[in-house]
Amino acid sequence: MKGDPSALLARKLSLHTPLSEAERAALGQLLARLQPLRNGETLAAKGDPLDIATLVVEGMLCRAKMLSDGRRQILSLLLPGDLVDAHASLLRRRDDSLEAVGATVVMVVPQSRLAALEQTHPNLRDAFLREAFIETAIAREWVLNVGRRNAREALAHLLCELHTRFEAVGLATADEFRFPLKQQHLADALGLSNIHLNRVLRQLRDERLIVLGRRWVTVPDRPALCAAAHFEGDYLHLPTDRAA
Amino acid sequence: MKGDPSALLARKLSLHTPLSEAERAALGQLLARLQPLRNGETLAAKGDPLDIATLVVEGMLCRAKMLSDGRRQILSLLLPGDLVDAHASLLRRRDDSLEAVGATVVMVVPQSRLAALEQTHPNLRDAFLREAFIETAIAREWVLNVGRRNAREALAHLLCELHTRFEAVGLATADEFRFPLKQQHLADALGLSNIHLNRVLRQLRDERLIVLGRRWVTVPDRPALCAAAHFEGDYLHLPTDRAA
DNA sequence: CGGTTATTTGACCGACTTCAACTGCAGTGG
DNA sequence: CCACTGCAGTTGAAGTCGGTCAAATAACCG
Repeated sequence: MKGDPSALLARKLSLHTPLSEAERAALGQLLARLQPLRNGETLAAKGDPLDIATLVVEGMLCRAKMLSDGRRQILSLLLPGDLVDAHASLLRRRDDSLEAVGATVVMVVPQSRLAALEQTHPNLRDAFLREAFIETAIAREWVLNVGRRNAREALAHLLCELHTRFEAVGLATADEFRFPLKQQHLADALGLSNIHLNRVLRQLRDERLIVLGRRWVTVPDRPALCAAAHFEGDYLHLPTDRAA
Repeated sequence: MKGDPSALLARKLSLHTPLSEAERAALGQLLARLQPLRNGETLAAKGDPLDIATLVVEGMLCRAKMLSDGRRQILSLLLPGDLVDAHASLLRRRDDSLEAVGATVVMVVPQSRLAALEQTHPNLRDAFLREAFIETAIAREWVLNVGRRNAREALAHLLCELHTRFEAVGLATADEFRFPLKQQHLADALGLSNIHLNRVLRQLRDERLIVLGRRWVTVPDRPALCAAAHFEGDYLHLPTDRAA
């Protein structure tokens, strides 16, 4: 899988629609240069033209915005298999930025190549669009997470979301998943200070809801964590209601 | 204009792409029953199928989510000319709800009719998609608004956004716009308690940044309000950089 | 091993929430 | 016309969640 980024994408897309062999082959044609990124490295900045899409191959990306005084908010977390900014060329310039979370590998695809692909495979166009709409649904859930949940609920909810999403692409077991995020990333995703985030994280550990490994999270009692978060996965729009 | 909802939509879309006569005519064919809604009335609820799109004709809609204990978060505010949930049929079921903000009139369009329209007018398909992506960009800005701005900045920012968006569709002058929102709506959009919202609103009034009429807001010094909000309108993706 | 970055902890402070009560206004019915 | 009702808005007092400042420890990396 690591050797074939397009297979990762095909797997993700086929969660929602079965793909024909021709479509899989067409995805294989997307092969572009793999680009490694160091933690925190900026792949695209505010103001950049939206002429590229990005497939996350390994690690994670985040979409972020900053205020003039340095306050930072993470808007999305992108996992391996996510195709970022498909169809975004309908807008002129980026209003946010894309940054690597931990060591990351991406495949950068010109929008024009995606458009050509969609021309011959309308089914893929719908699949890409669907992924974009799901990212939107997640962004809306985050508004709720940041606006109305307290720190403990919000953190638990984010962890449930990541667990479910990692699981959907085969990168998590039922009780464990890789976790390249620093505490600052979590804080910026939840609109909290890193210090308060640290305390809430400790609280969840003390309650045995999570166990933090080096770069892993273990969830010994998943229903309990979901309950703490009041997590319902419907907004992830996974096909089999594995989420819930 | 009030007599012809499709003209409202055409006007909105033509902000970004010029529309041919044929395309305008096709939009005119969309005519569907106008549906009046009372304040707070639910047009669509969580779990509903996503088989309809909605054109806001008069008043406002909001997209909202609730937690089990009643906490509520508004995710989007939809203005006249906004076509809500275009292409949403790529997902199965709604994970949020649509509610009227003040007395509102909408035109409900089956997704199948939109799809047929797009089949013959690909340009319209792109125009609808663009609007959807702009709603996403706004949702992301709201994550920042709720997560990292304090109450005063966030409220001022939301007011600047609404002013700019109303202006773009010809429903605001340079210093005034209609305002059907109750304070509770603002609180739910910003993740604040209605009481604190009231105090912050008073603060902005005391600073002469806004004047509240019965159902209007007047902005005596727009640059000052924008400055208080650190408002940059780039995320609204308006064609002429009227925003900023 | 040394230098940087990430995490942890404590003490204090402030923004925002909660609870409770009061005001004003519009609609409604007598 | 006026009393009654109900909702939106307003204000005060007290409490809490989360932020800020400061400093110590632990993990990472060349």
